[in-house]
Amino acid sequence: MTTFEEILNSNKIFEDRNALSPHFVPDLLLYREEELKRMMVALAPIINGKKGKNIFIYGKTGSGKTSSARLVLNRLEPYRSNGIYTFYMNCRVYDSRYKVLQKILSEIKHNFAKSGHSFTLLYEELVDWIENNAKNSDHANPAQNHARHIVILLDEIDLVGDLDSLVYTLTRTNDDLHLRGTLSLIGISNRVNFKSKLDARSISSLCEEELVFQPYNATQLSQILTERCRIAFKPDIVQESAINLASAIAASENGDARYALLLMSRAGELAESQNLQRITDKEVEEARKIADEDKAFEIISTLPEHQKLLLYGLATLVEEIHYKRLIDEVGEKLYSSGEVYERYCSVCKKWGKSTRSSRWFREYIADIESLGIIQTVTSGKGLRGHTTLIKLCYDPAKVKASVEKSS
DNA sequence: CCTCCACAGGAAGCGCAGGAGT
DNA sequence: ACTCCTGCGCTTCCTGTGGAGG
Repeated sequence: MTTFEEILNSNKIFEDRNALSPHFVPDLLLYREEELKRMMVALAPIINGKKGKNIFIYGKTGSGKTSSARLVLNRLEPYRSNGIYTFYMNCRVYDSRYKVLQKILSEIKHNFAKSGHSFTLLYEELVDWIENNAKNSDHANPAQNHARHIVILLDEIDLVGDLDSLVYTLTRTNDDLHLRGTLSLIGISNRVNFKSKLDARSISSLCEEELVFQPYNATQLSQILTERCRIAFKPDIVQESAINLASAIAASENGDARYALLLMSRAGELAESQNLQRITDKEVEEARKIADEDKAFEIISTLPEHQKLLLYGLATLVEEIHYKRLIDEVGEKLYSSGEVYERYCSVCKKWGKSTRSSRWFREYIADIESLGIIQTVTSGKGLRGHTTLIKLCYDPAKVKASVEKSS
């Protein structure tokens, strides 16, 4: 009989898989000391009961924004006795000012009702709690009557719908508090155009301290990976060259550390499932393929209907073995846009959908190409006329499956 | 060389949805 | 509640392009 202990002990690869998760916050963040320091300087005043600066962080995915900010919050934890409380909000989940306040209140008051309160009430509750006005005049313990200082980290802040009112409300809170307690904000976004969504007042209040996180380069990534892999894997599992390869790949993908970690994690899973002793370049390459395909299918599933139909048609064409009229230099099958359009139309017919015109079909081709799912070349010699030759970049069976699954 | 093929891709316009103005 | 406007997805029409075939 198999026991859970046996399963857990049979794991020869991972020591602590969690260290590769994007949510993992290490005690030490490499190459972000400067940024950490600036954030800590901005927030340090609250330890003495003064108002800290609001911070806005901008940077591409996987540049350490969230990890750095969370680490700063962790470093504030020991000051709980000074009345300092921190809150982490993922705005993908808490995407309105109501939800944000609601979440904070449900964290500080355990029996707080999930809904049914007006926004004003939530706001007053929060102000009350920060001021910590002793309602039962509990003078026996004056230490319990200190005003509180809270820091709210708003991750992916650009996803908040009523962003202006959220920022306005939260920054205004400090005025309503009359220096009995403070509220500081840290906003994180990876969109360049984020600021244009805000009005000028909100920008100036949110961006009292502004940080831009530069992407990591390959050398930095490999240091970071080495460190994380030391925690995540059992000793002598990961080859150094594998780490370097993952770093180089991630560096070319905008220096995305999250992607580098994902590669190592997938490589580890591969090694585990194949009972390997070591993780080598081969596993990383393999992991990259899997990650790429996952990504492609994620993109496909969110595509508009007719672009899916187009891809489905192209996939059925590629699957036909006998039709090998055109082949590119690596032996991949190419199809002219006319052929693909014809197939697309017959797929539409079969599925009972109306067809789009060929003009619009060409726009679809351009769209899908920009997403990297297909590649096109202009026809040269060997073919009459002037056309675009289309190549599917992924396994046709998998493309078909992901179209079917998502429709 | 001319013509035809098989498209590429610009321009104009159409119907509709959703937001602003009244 | 209503018009007006604008943007979007799309069709229709049209001119342009480069090689193939006669």
